[in-house]
Amino acid sequence: MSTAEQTAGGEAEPWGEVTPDAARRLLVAAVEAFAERGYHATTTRDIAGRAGMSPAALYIHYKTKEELLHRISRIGHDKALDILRTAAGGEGSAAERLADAVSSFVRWHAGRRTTARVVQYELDALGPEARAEILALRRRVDAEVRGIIEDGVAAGEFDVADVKGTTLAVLSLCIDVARWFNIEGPRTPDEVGALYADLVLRMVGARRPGAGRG
Amino acid sequence: MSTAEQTAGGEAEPWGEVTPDAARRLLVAAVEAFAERGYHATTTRDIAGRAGMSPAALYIHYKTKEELLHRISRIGHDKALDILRTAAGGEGSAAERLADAVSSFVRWHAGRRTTARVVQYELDALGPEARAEILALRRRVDAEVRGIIEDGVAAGEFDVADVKGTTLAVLSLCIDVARWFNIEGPRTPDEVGALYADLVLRMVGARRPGAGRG
DNA sequence: GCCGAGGGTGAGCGGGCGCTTAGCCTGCTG
DNA sequence: CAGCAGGCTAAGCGCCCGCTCACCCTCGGC
Repeated sequence: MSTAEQTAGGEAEPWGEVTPDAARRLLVAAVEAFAERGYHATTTRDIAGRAGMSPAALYIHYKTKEELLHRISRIGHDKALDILRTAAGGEGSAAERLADAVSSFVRWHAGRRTTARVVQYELDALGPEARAEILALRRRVDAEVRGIIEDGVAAGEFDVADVKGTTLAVLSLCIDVARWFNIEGPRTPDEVGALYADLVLRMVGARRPGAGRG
Repeated sequence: MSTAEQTAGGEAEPWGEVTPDAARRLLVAAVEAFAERGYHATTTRDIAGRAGMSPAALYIHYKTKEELLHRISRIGHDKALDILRTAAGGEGSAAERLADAVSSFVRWHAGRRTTARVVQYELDALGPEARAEILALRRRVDAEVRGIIEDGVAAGEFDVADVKGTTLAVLSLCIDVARWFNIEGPRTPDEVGALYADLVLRMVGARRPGAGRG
């Protein structure tokens, strides 16, 4: 709570680590454009225009259009991994940590949907090297969730026959929020997070406190 | 089992309804290209090349590149809806019908992953009219699944607090299979279908026959 | 054998793409 | 005040895009 990257409220400023200001404006414009129309359908002229600059200005701060996507993807995956690590490393039972992980992960995908969309769906637009770097981060994301589920199984809290498959399904469920959120209805990110945490606890066969019919 | 669109084995030939032969070859080539690289990153030269034809040949059978996507999306959604309708209209308890719907829907998304990818992720590349037509089909897909869940709740088979939200989550889980399948591991479509049917029955709080620890 | 229809091709048009270059404008240093 | 570094722009290069056009080849009907 002491750096310039934090607001007065203590909430981290999104993209606060991107400097100078013009580079951040371009990156935010790129996130919006990529999320709306996809990486390949977005032109450098569109990005620069949204940031209120000329097309050439983009190349002062980024070497190519792909570098923009790479930076967005890298920062976004770091944030997603950070969210899961915080939840996985917290106190409490495996069920509590899993519910915390799912609800916060889903809240991020819903609340910062434009970013999440780019992060989750534009991976294939990256070149081989950048792609490999991002895939390594995704493996760590998977490992965090699998770790919680394994803890729950070992503690007898969960009833899961296929840990790898269930981990995949849980993450898949959360990630797909970025695809549909705000299209279907009037749910808030908090509501979706709570609903999904409950559904995931059912998926792993957790004995939920106070759950049951009525 | 009597038309030319069926193979000897009784399995419907994919894209069998697309004639003449050259139009079907172009469409199959387009499905592969769109699935691999995305609609906007695919060129008409690439599609024609995969079909073994010159770029100009495409325009004998299709007015624009977008019409190709529209036809693929339309046929794919029809097929997906057909799968769900068959399962939803079958005999048996709500739990049996839901498990059948999920496993067959997932099997399609996994087994025909290239088609499913295009169908599920390239919607935004369509123009407003085609998009609206496809969205109407998606609403019917949603209604089929919601119908089964409502039946289960009414019969006391399921324990679901938020029917709309749970329907959304179930469909979301199935659809996302098209994104990750064949990337992560060596599961067969049948295995994923069975796993997902089990997970979904847990999500709706169904009393599964023979389920439990050990 | 001739003809018309329809599937196919080679060449290429207009335009928009990612990206570059030459030079301007601003503000800091001394 | 001169000198200059860095952020920025107008103009535009070379390329490849979706799509078109003039023409050709094949084949069934009479």
